Amino acid sequence: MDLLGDWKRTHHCGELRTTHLGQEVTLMGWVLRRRDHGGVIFIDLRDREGITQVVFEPEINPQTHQHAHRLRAEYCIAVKGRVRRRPEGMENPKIPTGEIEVEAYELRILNTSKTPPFPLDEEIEVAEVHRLKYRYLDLRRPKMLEALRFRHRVAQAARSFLDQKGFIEIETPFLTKSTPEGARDYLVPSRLYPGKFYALPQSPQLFKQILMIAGFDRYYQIVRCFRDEDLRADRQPEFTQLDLEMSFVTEKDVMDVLEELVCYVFKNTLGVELERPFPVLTYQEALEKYGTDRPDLRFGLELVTLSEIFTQTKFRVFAEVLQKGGLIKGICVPHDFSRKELDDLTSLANELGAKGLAWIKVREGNELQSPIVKFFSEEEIKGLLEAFKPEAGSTIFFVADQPGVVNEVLAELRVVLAEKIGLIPEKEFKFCWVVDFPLLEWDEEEGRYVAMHHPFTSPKEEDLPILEEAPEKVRSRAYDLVLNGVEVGGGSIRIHRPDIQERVFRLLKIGPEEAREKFGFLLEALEYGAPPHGGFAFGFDRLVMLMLGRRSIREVIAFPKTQRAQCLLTGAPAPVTMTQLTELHLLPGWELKKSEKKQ
RNA sequence: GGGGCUGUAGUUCAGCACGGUUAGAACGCCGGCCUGUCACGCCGGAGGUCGCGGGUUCAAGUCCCGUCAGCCCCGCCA
Repeated sequence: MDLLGDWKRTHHCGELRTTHLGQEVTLMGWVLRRRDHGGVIFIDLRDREGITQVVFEPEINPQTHQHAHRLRAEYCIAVKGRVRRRPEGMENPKIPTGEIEVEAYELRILNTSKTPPFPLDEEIEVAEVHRLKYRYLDLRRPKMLEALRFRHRVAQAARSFLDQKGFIEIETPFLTKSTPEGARDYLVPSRLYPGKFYALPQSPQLFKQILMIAGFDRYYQIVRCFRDEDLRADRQPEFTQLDLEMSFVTEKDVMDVLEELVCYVFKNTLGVELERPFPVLTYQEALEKYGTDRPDLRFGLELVTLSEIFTQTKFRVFAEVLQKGGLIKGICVPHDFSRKELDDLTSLANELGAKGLAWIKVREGNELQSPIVKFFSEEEIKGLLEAFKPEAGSTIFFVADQPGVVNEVLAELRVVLAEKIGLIPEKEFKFCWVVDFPLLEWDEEEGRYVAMHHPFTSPKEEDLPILEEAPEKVRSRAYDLVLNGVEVGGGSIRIHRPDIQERVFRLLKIGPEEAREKFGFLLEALEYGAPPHGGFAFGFDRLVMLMLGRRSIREVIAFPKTQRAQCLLTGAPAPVTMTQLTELHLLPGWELKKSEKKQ
């Protein structure tokens, strides 16, 4: 190995063009590939900016040429040489530097490398275990470099936009207080206070509200959040939120700023112009038309409620469902499915909780083909055709059950069917807002109402009078932002009056004592002229993932955890020493030592 | 907590339904040759606890049970 000495890098590996011909340059980087012909040796030298072909010839410098024979993949090297045009017909159009090469007269091997455990230069899918264990190698791959660089650009664009709009970036604590409600907290034991714990924040929610009370007016932060829950392709125990809050605003003000932000970011990173304004659906409409509160608007296939058509039906399955307060909904798909496909779809519906999946094929001249159509009256058939206006060759699917089941099954089916028949356009970004969420949700397990968004979400002003009488009917001032069927963020106008906050706590069965203990600081702060305020939080990783069309959030995070929440690179979580545990009062030794000291 | 898929050479995979020679391929690696390649080429070579444990069997990579790990999903994630 050689020392770097006084060499200075003059150019990156993606930089040199024919305009540099004849210049002496010094490049530093990693050996991507070597092509050793015995005589002439070619090295593809890689750094984060690109690839440059370096040539070693015995005629240029025999010693250097000899040295170059030792080069292997991922050796870290420095090369001094001259830029020259490649011989006629030897240009490589696949790389931007393909017209030139560097004839090397000096080589310094800065570090050798073991043979990489997996290939870095190919598009081969490598098992994620290996990629995560050797993340430093994985991150050398163009895909990962691209993702993290893009992520940086999204963050920069957001920062620049929010700065222009008068938002101030303020950091909030990671060591904070555990909150009831919501996700499981990650806890940090306190050394100075035996038996007491900090919690890592699930979000900076309360701090940003306090900042509004403090008069900062507009705050934002790109901030890590922690939730000790099970993982998914789009969920990590620590993830990043683009978090913001504004004072003296209504829903519309927040939503406007966010639309502008999203459009600005898309334009300045992907170069995509999004249509404004984003469509706004109420929670009720979303459930009605799409069966879910996060509809994918890249395609149609809207659900249609058919209960009305079948109020008098002789078809027992439908009649019984309606009698029990159930619902009949259908979806019409412009595709003729095979018997096997219909069977598969039926078993999918069963897995999702439906008792069955009825279907009707629509033939030329509105002739219907189905095992159940014989049970339908003329009127009912007419009603169906009117509801769907199906083209010939379409298939109509029905689910009849309790509303929750019907919506869940058809929502899933809608997406599966759209995928199946290729209705989902690639590289399209369809945003929408979902508003007017219920404030509360009944929690069967706990036997009480829980906040659908969070306990600080303001009820709609016009629903305040029924807060106590009909809590389930109260709507909140919350809004979710949905992209292509994925919730990318949400927010709300917050409660800024202590009296209303106390009423909501009461509904959530958070007693005055508990409220004071857990959120006393907020309740007290609300008593000092808290302004009306509201805000929003983006799932930043998720947004970047969707923008890049990646399948997992781990593809846009430098050092992600596995599904079992382990870090394969560092080996976290890991055991700690008895001393550490004792110091943190997690082992009884502390008490012993203390009494020993006294003696 | 539950369901599913996967686990064979450094890597990506085949072999497993229907148990039976010495477990294969490609890439990578090592050695040799090679002065215009760019996924360089040619010749030769090394490399395996078939995730782990148990069982069935004359015989298990292959069948059965358990277990571990990775991934996907449900529950959970205000």
